[in-house]
Amino acid sequence: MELKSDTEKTILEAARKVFTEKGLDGARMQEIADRANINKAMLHYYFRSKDKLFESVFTAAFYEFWPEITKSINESANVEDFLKRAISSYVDLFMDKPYLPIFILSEVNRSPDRLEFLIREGGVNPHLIVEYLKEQMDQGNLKSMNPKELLVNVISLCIFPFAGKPLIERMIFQGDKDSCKSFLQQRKQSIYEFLKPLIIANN
Amino acid sequence: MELKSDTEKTILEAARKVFTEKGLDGARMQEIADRANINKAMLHYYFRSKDKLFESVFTAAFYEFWPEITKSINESANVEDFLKRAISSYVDLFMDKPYLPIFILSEVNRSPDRLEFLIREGGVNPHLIVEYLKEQMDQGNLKSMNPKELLVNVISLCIFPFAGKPLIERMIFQGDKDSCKSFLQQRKQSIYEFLKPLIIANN
DNA sequence: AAAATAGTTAACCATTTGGTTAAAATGATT
DNA sequence: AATCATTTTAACCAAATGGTTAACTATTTT
Repeated sequence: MELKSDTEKTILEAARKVFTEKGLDGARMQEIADRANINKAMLHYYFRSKDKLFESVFTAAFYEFWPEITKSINESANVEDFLKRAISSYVDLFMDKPYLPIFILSEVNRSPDRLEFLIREGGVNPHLIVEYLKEQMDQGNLKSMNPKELLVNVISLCIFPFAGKPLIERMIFQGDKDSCKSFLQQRKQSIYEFLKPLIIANN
Repeated sequence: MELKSDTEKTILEAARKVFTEKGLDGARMQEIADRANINKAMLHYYFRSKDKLFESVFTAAFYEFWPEITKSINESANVEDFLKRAISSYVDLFMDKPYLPIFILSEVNRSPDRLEFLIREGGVNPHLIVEYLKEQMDQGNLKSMNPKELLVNVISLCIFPFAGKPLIERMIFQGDKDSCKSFLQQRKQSIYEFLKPLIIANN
């Protein structure tokens, strides 16, 4: 089992930055090489082509999305706790890696085929969450509704404000970066508060 | 006052398709010309450069976003009605023009500077909505909370599922296009139902 | 230490791309 | 009909881009 060489890691990190900033089409191999302080030929030596390099970056980014929420199920004692954990870990993730949401959204939209493979291969299974939510509704812990709808709503509330940050920052916060940032940070609590009425207390 | 020539409109429509499908960087002037069934030089004759052409397309797309919700305020008798109208007109808009959300999101993210100008120039003013929501809270018609938060939440619920459609369709609906489509259509009602607990009935 | 392998570089290449140009066609004005 | 402006076309161009090559260096293997 070979570990990734230093150069390889340096390339991947530089590529991640450039690809997430400019997208597949906007990224230039030369810029990636420059940011990694290496010769452009090294990119091809390690990754063969721009597409292959992009795929590595994209795959890594994509898999960062899901472990969080799946983990949240297993580690939670009840729905309340689950929601808290799920929301919290997403907000933390996106505060740390703000490029993730829009990068995934954009590139999946541009070439959705890439996704098919990743879903099957990666064992990513949102159905587990849908099942869990349905169970909780049946047990009377959660307001009854279409579980898929609830899942989509939670995800929307978690992801959109980060994906639309440049828009929100300028349109709703008049360009005040700090206000916008603290607003986003506070969503860890406020999304939960917003969803709280759905939880049925039975103690 | 000159009306746009036929050729100009044909170009704009072809450009819109290509730019929304492939983004600014991924779009090719030749492809736009081909789809418009004209010579590539015409693009430059009418729009000077790729950037200028893109700007025309982007600006038009951007301004489609806001009239809806602002109109909703003036035409609504109460908050309940406002929410219904706002949600409904957004869902309708995105069912009709599914490319809008991700196009705006992606391109604003790629070059946020473009936005600054459009906001000032276009008289787009989300603050009106924030004020309206705050008023309604003060009058006891709406559960009290940060009005910006509510606005962001409503927008999230309306836009995200469309922006993330390729993702949602494949991950949550196992690639079943029809199920996903009818799910999205139904959001006109379900988002409202979801938000209903926030409305305080006082009659 | 010699041989072989892996890593790195600069120069190069074919193709693509946005953009230009000069001439031809079309339409309006007198 | 002749002149003038507008619209359209085909051929062309310089720059940029992803990718290759062949030589050079460092590292490992024997």
